Amino acid sequence: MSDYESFSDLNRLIHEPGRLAIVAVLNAVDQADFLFLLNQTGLTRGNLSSHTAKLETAGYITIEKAFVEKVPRTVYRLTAAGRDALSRYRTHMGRVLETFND
Amino acid sequence: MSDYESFSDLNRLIHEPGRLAIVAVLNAVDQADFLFLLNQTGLTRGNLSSHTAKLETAGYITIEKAFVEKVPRTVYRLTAAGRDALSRYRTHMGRVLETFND
DNA sequence: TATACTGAGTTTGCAGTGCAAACTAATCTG
DNA sequence: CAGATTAGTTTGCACTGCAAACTCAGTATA
Repeated sequence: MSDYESFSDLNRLIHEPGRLAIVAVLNAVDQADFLFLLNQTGLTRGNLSSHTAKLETAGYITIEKAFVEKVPRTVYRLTAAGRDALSRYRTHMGRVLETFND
Repeated sequence: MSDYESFSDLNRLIHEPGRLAIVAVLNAVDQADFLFLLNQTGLTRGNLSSHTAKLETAGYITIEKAFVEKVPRTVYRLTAAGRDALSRYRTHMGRVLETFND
């Protein structure tokens, strides 16, 4: 298998820029609410909602809905699996970038 | 703008793993025929065909159809614009990866 | 109390996309 | 000539990202 074939094995769930931003934020802060993610990623509410839903389905993040003094507050957290997937993606993509260093 | 917002600006034409493999191969060899690209990228003929068509439309590669001793031989080459786009992508993606180095 | 307004998400509709499978067209082989 | 091979292209479909529309609870206003 040539080096280039491995490009296709990139984890597409993480590869999508919107979701990559979400998991990167969560990786940095370990916990965030909707508004914080919204500000950090620059996504629209709709996209943030559907991307986080997809990441939850994949088991990469947890979504915890709670009410703090009657105000809804949803907390997003990276799971171990998510952290792991991100780490592997970083390694994989790092190798990809190296294959075309000039 | 947070660092994470810039994730969304990744050039999606290049970002797609199949096309990334194609331009990476062309960047390395400067010229290739269909079969060579097929072997190097591991894509199916159909996907290779449609991805190269898209890259040509974007002006990133040229597709030159020629007959060599009655055998069709299509030569693919990266354009200056393509090389440039790849280079910018590498820089951009490199920065992205750095934002989550542990 | 009725009305309007936020805030916090979710759902929907659509246009675009990647993929594999089916197809095309030319040449070669027996 | 029938069938196989080579070199791609086209097609059909299922999925996906996006923005816009919607939901629903709480709050302010009159």
